[in-house]
Amino acid sequence: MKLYHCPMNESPSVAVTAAWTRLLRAQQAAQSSIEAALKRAGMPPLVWYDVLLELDRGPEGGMRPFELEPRLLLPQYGLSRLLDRIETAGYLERRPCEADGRGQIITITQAGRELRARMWPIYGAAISAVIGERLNDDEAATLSELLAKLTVS
Amino acid sequence: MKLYHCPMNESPSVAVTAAWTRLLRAQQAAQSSIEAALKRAGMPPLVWYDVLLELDRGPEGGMRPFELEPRLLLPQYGLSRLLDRIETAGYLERRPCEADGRGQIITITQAGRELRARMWPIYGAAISAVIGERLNDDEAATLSELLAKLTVS
DNA sequence: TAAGATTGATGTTTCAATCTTT
DNA sequence: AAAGATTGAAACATCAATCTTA
Repeated sequence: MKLYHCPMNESPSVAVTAAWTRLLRAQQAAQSSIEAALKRAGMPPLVWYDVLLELDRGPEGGMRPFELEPRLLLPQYGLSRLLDRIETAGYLERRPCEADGRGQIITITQAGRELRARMWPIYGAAISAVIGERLNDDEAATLSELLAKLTVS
Repeated sequence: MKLYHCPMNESPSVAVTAAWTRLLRAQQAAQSSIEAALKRAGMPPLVWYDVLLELDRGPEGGMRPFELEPRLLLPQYGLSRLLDRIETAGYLERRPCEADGRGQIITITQAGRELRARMWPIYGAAISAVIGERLNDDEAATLSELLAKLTVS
């Protein structure tokens, strides 16, 4: 009797395994270099920038935590505590949601917009140092496309 | 008077910024999916596998923490505490280094080798699901090459 | 019952300081 | 003084349970 294989139990090819290993290491190295640059400049961590960016680019009226969640790839409880810290620092505001009593609305404050503006030069320079100096635009575009394939559902 | 620009303060191109954003998200998504698979199977986290792999592939006589450090991209104190946990679980042994009184030698135990062997099917299947099902070998090789450019000094 | 969000307890990471040996 | 490694305290992340409203 032939045993049909289950793809879930298959070993990855050498090429696929190497891609994963390098993805892991390259991202770790890049992130820690970027975090270090922000810290040296007296700025909060990267994820604060991500939150402020989503809020700043999001709808005028603010966003709900559950909308932020999948964009930032954070679990509910993680986001809840992250928002606590950013709110305490004065960069966002929370208010109850009128349309849904369970929820809340998060909005960025003026100080939050200013922080994001001050973070960008540091963050951007760090991205340049880590990616821009090692890949040209064509290579960066190819990398983007390949990585985009990994992100779909 | 012309101001010559400092590359460190330069903003990255759109392509470079997009590559960074996708690198960050793709790696986060992939890692959390792999960690979840390991956890579902009752296995320890990914980084334990990395440590056991380095020890298993490393020199017969064991390795020093400072040799493990750059390979795993962990800070000294982080590695110290990680080794504590893995040692307590019985998967590695630490003994003083005779040649250098400040140091120690880490070796994998038989239980450690067995754990790594048990982890691989789960880990490999997760890599297949996350990378292998989305990229063919050519694409994976291209991705590897591009990511390799990011890792050099 | 499920969705949105929070929280207490616990585990892990980080910072800064420390210890020992080179 | 510098290298290898560890540690107390504080910050942060995670798990499981909870609370409120839909």
